[in-house]
Amino acid sequence: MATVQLGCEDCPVRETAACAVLTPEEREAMVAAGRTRVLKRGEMLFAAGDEEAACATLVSGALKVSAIDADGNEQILALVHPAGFIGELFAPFAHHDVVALTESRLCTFARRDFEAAIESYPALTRALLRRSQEDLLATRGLLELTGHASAETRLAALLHDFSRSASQSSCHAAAHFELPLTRGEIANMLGLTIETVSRKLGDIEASGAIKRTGKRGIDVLDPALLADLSGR
Amino acid sequence: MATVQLGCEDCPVRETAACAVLTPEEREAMVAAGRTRVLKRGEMLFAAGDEEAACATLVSGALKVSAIDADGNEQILALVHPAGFIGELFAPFAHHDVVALTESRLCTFARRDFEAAIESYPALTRALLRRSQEDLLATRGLLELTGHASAETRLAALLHDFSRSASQSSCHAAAHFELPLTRGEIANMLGLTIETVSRKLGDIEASGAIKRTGKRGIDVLDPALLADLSGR
DNA sequence: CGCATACTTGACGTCATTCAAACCGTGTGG
DNA sequence: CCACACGGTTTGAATGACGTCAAGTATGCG
Repeated sequence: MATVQLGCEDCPVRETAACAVLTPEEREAMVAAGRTRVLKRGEMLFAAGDEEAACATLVSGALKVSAIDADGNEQILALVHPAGFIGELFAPFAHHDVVALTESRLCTFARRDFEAAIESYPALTRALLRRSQEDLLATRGLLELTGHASAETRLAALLHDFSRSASQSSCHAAAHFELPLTRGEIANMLGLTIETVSRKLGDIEASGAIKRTGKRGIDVLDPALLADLSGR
Repeated sequence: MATVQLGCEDCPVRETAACAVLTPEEREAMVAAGRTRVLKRGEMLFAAGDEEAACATLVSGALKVSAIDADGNEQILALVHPAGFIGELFAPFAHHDVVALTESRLCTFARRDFEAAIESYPALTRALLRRSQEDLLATRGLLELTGHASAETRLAALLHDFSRSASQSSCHAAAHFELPLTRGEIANMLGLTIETVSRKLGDIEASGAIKRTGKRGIDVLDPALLADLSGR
């Protein structure tokens, strides 16, 4: 487990993460309590049931939040992108697993320290509330998707989302991106099987909306068609 | 639209809602800004897209949060129980519809007033953050359920949830309760059809776990079996 | 090179949806 | 009071989408 002192000066999410609302002095105090940590793909930040689950801001990379159901199947509940916050603040233990999808750099804090910060810095609490509401919306979006939509629609919507979040400009979508998820992870996220994902991906490619390049690469050939397949 | 002055003295959720953390003076200030409002079954608090969506604490009754997808199908994303908070705090407009499932009493605030309160009362912000995290967990629970589980499992889990939340003691489940949802609403919530809900409800009854009394009443005959059907 | 992991493809079975019809409790008007 | 309409619900039969099982094909790593 690699941990080093924080260095905020050249932090890529310095302006967008929750800590951006802190004054320089407040930030200084947080630095004293926190550590950066780097996770390799597949490494776990914490597991469901952990009592000492850390709190963290994701600096770079990507994480998944997932649950394991009674028969041992994983279900991905959320993805965490840079500047995202992870941590179950008021629960006595973590409810879900958090695992790195790609090599990821995090800014971690012991939960006690973070809870103390929330007591001290109202602006930080407000920033977290805002983030929490956004997480709620994102989760509800996924729920909407997996609720009624067909396998093809779910998959198209996921691709559509990825193409938007791949171009950080947020205003417009990226024409090419790499899937951060394996087929199995996509299936777990959308409530499908690996085979269905593979087949429907083939169908979407056959429709002309995308082209697969290598195992993980996706070229978006016809963004409008892709949006259409995803139910607008 | 019935609106009257607030009266906190005899409020049933006085101790459990977010405003419980306020000092008497702070509470006084909130009272000046808020109004109570009563919604009949089917009445809408606000609709997706509304710019002046109110913020509110539910005092009694029950609400649903739902989205309408491209083909006009409703999808229920969350239920709100007494002491629950409703309101999209940082978004410029509401993302979802909020509708009363039963006659409901709410304590409403203009969003501007509520945002001002959040700036002024850090304890209120922390209480909302806590509630927001709980909402997030509940939504993820629903996502987990609708992700992989069979129709029967989803339905059993929903019944199991209702029987627990019907007895406010929270420690143990109620033996009898009334479904606050129609078959159609259950179907929309679980990503099923009315017919499937009806059939599987019959199957669960045939298994001996429950007994239906009237259209909406449910007697839980064998809680352990019900828990078992719901995948523990 | 050989094995492991991820992915693709095909044949078949199953479960939930779809379409259709009947049922029931309630309220309305003749 | 009864006939009727209406919303919510139940039930049945047929279809189809997705899952399961089972091979087979890359791609990468020791």
